[in-house]
Amino acid sequence: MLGGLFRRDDSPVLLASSSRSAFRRALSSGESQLFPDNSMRWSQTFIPTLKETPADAEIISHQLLLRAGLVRKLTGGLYTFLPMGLRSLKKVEAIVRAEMDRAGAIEVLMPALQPPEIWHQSGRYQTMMDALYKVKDRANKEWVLGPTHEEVITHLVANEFNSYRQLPRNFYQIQLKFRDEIRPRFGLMRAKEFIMKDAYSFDVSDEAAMVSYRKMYDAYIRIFARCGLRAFPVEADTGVIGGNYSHEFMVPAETGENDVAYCESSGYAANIEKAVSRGPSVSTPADSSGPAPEKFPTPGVVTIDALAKAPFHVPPSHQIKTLVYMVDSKLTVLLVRGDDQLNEPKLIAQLGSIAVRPATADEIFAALGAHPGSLGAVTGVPASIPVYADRVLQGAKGMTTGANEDGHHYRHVEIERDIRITQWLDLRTVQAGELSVQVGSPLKIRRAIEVGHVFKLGTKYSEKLNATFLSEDGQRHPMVMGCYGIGVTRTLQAVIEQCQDKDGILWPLSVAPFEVCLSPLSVVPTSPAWQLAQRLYAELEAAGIQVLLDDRDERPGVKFKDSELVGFPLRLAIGEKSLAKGEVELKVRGGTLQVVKAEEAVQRIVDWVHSERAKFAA
RNA sequence: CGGGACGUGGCUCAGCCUGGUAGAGCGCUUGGUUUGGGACCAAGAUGUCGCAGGUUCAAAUCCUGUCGUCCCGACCA
Repeated sequence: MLGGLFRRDDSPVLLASSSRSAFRRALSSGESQLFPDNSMRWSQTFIPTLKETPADAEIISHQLLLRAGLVRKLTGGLYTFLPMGLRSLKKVEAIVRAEMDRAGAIEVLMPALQPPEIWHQSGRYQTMMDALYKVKDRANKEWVLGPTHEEVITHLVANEFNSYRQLPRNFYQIQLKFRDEIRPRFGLMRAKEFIMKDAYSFDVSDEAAMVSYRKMYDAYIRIFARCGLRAFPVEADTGVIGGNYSHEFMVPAETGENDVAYCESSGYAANIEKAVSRGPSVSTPADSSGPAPEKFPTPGVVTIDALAKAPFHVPPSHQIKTLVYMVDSKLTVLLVRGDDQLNEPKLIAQLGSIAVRPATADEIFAALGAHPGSLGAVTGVPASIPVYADRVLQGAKGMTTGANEDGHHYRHVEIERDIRITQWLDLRTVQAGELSVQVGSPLKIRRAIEVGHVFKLGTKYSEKLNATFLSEDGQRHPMVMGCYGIGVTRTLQAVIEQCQDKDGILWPLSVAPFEVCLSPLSVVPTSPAWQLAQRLYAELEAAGIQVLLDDRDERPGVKFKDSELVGFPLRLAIGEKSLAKGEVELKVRGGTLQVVKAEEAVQRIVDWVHSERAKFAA
């Protein structure tokens, strides 16, 4: 081994110099046999803690990632993992891997660089276009950087599996994914490049696919629990990935990017993009107020709120909000109640559309002859334009809406009498306080971070990419698929977001970079504290405890602050004063100080670590 | 893509309004004193003031453009 030739000599360190810095240099060059892995000594690894909060970090977990020296930013949405961050990341990965294996999934590794052809084949070259990174090779051929791997795995399975006898199968991988995010933010939360675990199941039938789905669902519950994370499954929209059944795993946090509606009595919980209720808290008027719509002047009134105020006094619940959208390039009129919000994901899901956006003021005027703020569907909507209305408006009478003429509205509108409705749909976003469908308790809404997502995909990809099998009767069928993702890097940050206090991170033992931080308050080689520290270090190592020795020649305050900032679950401090009494100090991060006899320290630590490990065990 | 804010040493920021050639704290280096909760004293090093144009005798400062970062939005007519 070449390495042996260059191994540093372990000869005694000369301490001739009285200079402090010379002493430090001398210290760091010794003791290499005790520390075969340099990462076990603070001075020999790399933990660049920051006293001050970096200016471009907004949320607490992002700040702590930087302050605790876990990651450094290369540029927006791209980060380098430093030793402590990497150790935690690997632990999260290990938990994910163990639970996937246990659930019967098979690990593979797929290419990050992919041919665009398979994306055209699945149809997602179009639907995911904006999120796809594309690169060209020297021959000017285009490639894409994989934002996910349904296409690749389905291609593999299509080629390798042909019989019902070979199914079910579930393949998973843990690797980098690339997405051209509109706006990367919050550190690892929404990055251009991130580590994801994704699993893909292939079954012979819907029922069999549900079994696979359930296995993953259960595995996810265990994974997040083992990471020390409180995460909850909620019903979810499937989005561009397709499919018809899906749950997201959410970590409640104000800094999350999702809203979850939930009912504490029934346990119902759903992403706001999907959530339903028994309807608005304020009912819709259903009594006729006039024989026909009546136009009245409303100069300058272009908002629901303005119409609700003097001199009109029309409550928002008595108004029809008219929205105009381009749905797959087709101009479309959408009606919701004045106090409701259109739910775009619901619209997309129900119409099966791909690209949806609000129409521009120019497009609207060209088609309807009026500007936003005066729009309505009573008159002036050409028959070629579909009008979709929210079901809450069914039977509504005595409503007020725009007259499709700037500066005018209609009152006494009976929606079913006066408006041509193409189709009734669920278009509204539920609001807090509305009653849940199941038991009629009020829904609450809170922010959350999405850390995992399980989908039942059906045969969308297997049909397009020819992943078929021969059944017992010799018939060819498309495989029924499911896909299951976990944002590994995001999960890591979610742990920090959930487990921290004013002093820093409070790692759950299962994902902490080290289980124990051993802090001798003197590192002078001849000092009792240092000598004891070396002995205890060796004993803890021998006992299989992951321990980091803070061998820096720093003042106690610095060591304490740093160990709390980085967040090691347990700290063993050895100071000259207590050691004179034969004692050392144990402190669980976030807990109270315990003074114990030096001889008992190792056993106490081993016991504590073992009991803590048991909490997060499989 | 729209709106806003910001780019000054490794980090946090001041200086800009009112142009005159760059500062503080932290960190870093050296020496000394300290040594149980982010020490103190002294002496140092470190900045093309994001970049490119322009105005001016003179630009960190004013103007234009550009790049980058962060925040909000990208349904609420």
